[in-house]
Amino acid sequence: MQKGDHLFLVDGSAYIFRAYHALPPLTRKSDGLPVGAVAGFCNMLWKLVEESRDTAVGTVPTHFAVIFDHSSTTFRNELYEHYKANRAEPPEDLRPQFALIREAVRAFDLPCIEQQGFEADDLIATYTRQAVEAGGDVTIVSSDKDLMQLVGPGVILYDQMKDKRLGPEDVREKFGVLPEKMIDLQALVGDTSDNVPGVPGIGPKTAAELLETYGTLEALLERAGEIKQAKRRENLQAFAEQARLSKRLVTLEQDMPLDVPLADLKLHEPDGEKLIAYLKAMEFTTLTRRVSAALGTDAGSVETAKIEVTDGEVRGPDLDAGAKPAPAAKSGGGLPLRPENLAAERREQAAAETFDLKAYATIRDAATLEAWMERARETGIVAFDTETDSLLATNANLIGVSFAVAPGEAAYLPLAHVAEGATDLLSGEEAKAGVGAQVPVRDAIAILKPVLEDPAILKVGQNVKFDWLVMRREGITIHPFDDTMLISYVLDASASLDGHGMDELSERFLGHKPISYKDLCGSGKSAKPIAAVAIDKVTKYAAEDADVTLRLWRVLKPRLVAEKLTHVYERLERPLVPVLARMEERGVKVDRQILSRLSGRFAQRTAELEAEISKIAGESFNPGSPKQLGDVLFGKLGLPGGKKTKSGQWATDVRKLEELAAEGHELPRKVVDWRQLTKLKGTYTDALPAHLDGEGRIHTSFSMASTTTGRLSSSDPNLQNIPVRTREGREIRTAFVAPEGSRLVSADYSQIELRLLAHMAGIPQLIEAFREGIDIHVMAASEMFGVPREGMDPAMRRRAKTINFGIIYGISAFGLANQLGIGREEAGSYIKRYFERFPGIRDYMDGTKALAKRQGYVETLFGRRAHYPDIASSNPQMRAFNERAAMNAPIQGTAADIIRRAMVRMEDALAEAKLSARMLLQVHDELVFEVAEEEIDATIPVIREVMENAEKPVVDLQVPLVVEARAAGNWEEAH
DNA sequence: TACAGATCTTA
DNA sequence: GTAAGATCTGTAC
Repeated sequence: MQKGDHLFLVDGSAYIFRAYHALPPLTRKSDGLPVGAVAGFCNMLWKLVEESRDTAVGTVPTHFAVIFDHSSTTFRNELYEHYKANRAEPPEDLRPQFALIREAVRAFDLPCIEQQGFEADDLIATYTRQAVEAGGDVTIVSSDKDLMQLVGPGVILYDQMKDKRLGPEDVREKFGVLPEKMIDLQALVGDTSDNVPGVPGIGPKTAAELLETYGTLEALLERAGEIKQAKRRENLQAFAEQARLSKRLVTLEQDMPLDVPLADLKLHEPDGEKLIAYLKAMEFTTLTRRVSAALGTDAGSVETAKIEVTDGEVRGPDLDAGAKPAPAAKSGGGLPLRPENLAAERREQAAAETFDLKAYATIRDAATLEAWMERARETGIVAFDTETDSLLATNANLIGVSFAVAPGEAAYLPLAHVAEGATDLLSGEEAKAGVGAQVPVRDAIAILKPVLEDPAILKVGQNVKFDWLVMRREGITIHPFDDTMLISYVLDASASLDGHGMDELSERFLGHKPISYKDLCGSGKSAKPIAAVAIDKVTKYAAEDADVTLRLWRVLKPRLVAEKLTHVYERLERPLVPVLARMEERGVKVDRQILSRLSGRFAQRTAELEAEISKIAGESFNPGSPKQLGDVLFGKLGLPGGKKTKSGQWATDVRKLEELAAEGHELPRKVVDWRQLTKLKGTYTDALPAHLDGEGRIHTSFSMASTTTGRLSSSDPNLQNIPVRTREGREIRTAFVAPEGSRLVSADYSQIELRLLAHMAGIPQLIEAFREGIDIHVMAASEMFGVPREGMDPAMRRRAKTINFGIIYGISAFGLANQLGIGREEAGSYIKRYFERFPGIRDYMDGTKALAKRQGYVETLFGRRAHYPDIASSNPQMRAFNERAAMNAPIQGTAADIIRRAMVRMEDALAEAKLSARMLLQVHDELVFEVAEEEIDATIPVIREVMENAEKPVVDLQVPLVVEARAAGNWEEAH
């Protein structure tokens, strides 16, 4: 799509109803099949195509699509359950015509587009935006007022029946406001047919008048108190939230993920024969004649098409790819094709299918590889997996690639295999002797690239971020893709599930145990590199992985729709993959010298401490061994020991040691210091340099699927637990630096979880405090202890702070007592007081617990679920633990969702502002960037803007989100 | 060599 | 009291 191009978008669903009602009710073809709406639809569509072929009429389309509603529910039902709830079922004689009409569109050789979870209007909005951004013009063929909001420069609405074209001024004439205010107008007026509530007593005229005066809906709601008419004022005040909800319902989604990219809507000459064959089958004689005349085709010589009538539901194209038609898809028998039925059906199919490892192919030449890619083009979907020499994506080299295009139809492409037992001493050619032909890597990449980057071919992977990074180094950017690991994670992230690795998923969902990596390469010292394993063995292993991935996808993907989790997957998971991949790819610069200097200092100090410890103990022992330490402290020195741990050892944790130190014993204090320093040295200053690459940068790996709440985790190395609390620890952060000419910017959400608690539990005092910018811990202390906020005793504030955090963690008297070092009774009375002052908190926590028990899971504000099957356990400890986790998950998880949204938006926002800042790290509520010095002042506001508004427009928070951001030469100063 | 437990680091 | 990962020790195999 480019400047000068013109996109025609036909609102197919609206077309159907107009055609149906405009024509005599019972038009039937000879076998009794009702086809009135089909006839009307075809006539209208043909007229449109004819007109647009006539250059004299006006703009000529270069791109064309017919858009339909999908029959399933949409994300709007998740916002508001009554949305479109009072819609009547379509008439009995119209229903069988839906599938025929979609068939008609295909006979016209036009793209027929619908997507699960979205309305036709959202598709139209998204295509429109993309076309306009590409510099093209758009004609939306519809007269639906819901689409008026899209009218603007280059975009018009075309009412075909009245032959009227509507621009911005026409919208104003009709509704009294310009298109950009249509959303606000609709939000006020509501819509009885769609069950959008609006504000009672406000119709189109009043709404237009109010918007004229106040500008926007928000301004109007805020200043509603100024309205003179009493009833109108009261309604606007009482139904403000309802108006905001309505606004979200009528706002079209302009940024939905498109299964069919805009470029694929390019118009081409219709296939006359195909169209005529269809029209003959429908027995539309007049139209057949007209079409054959216009296209110069002899209708008599065209064979009538065989049209099979289905039950009126049409399956999404990608779900069917590579599959035999499912029995339920046929008319007459089986289940209707609801997403949940499809999901169940897929699960049964998968369980019944077997694996034949001998059937997998090894690709040894370019022509065979081409043939496999051709199969991928036919099916429109390919599962794929890379084999490499490392588990660390950021430095893994490609050894081979496997594919699956249909269940059981898979192959392995070896690229860099060497002879069995080959060593590093052999040069490339020698090492490859005897392994047989391999397609040269450059040739293979040239053949793979157009497929892996083809927007019309869906790539399915398991942990795609890994393959994405590996292929990026070969110059390929995988797109579009689905990730079975992430789908599984969204469906159920429970820790008890034992992860979302392919082997686990295969056993769980396919009942099949694939060859493990260990089986193939061995483990530990005897492990050999996969490149040196016999290719026939690797073929079985690798092709099986691709096969498993494809089968998993077929089972899991329909469940997303059935379980209403597409939003979480498509907005919070999938788009984050390339974002995180790039962060990992960039890495963060670390100063080796600083770490080395610290290591030296820590080594010296620990040696001194060890000497002192031995001297006091009267013997040399390992202070790092809790067993030996316990023996010395509580045996030899006879200090008062406390409780023992589960395994019968004396507890020697820091709390106990501090306690002993407070009693005046010398040794425990030294052990505590020794532990801190050895920890810092062993985990950070010694370990981090091993991760440095040639450029002095460290590349962590972010895991998207290893927490139950939606948080990310970081490993190899973990950069989310770099010390910050103690002075010595903090020094490690000074080693994380920006390169010459740049600085690090750290931006973190202030109190995000407490803010979310305030909103989700609806606690007026907390909300008020956050709105006013009052110190939240001072506020809580003042409420609890009945003292004024001014001149608050810092100790009281600290106590309140601990309790505030305890609440988020699902407080217990036991835990709070431990944390504060007070008695259980006193802790219990604090909690009681807290709940008395903020009764909403107890209600919210009890409600969340009850919800978790009833449905087995809880949800974040964005619909992410956390499952707690053990919350009904008969073991009181386990039950209590699950209850606390269930109370915490919506809060922690919503915060995680919000920063995910910020991250997904961040790169575009920076690019739009023409800034070159690079996002490097995420630490749960903090993002770290590398920013060119001269761009810092321009960059920080953009980062804050994105982060502080990341929840919008899906969620309306009652509290502001506040982000603090700072730039410095190293992470310690920036944080 | 593999794993569990203790301990420590972070939000 | 929530959510993680790394390292070390000690033990089982």
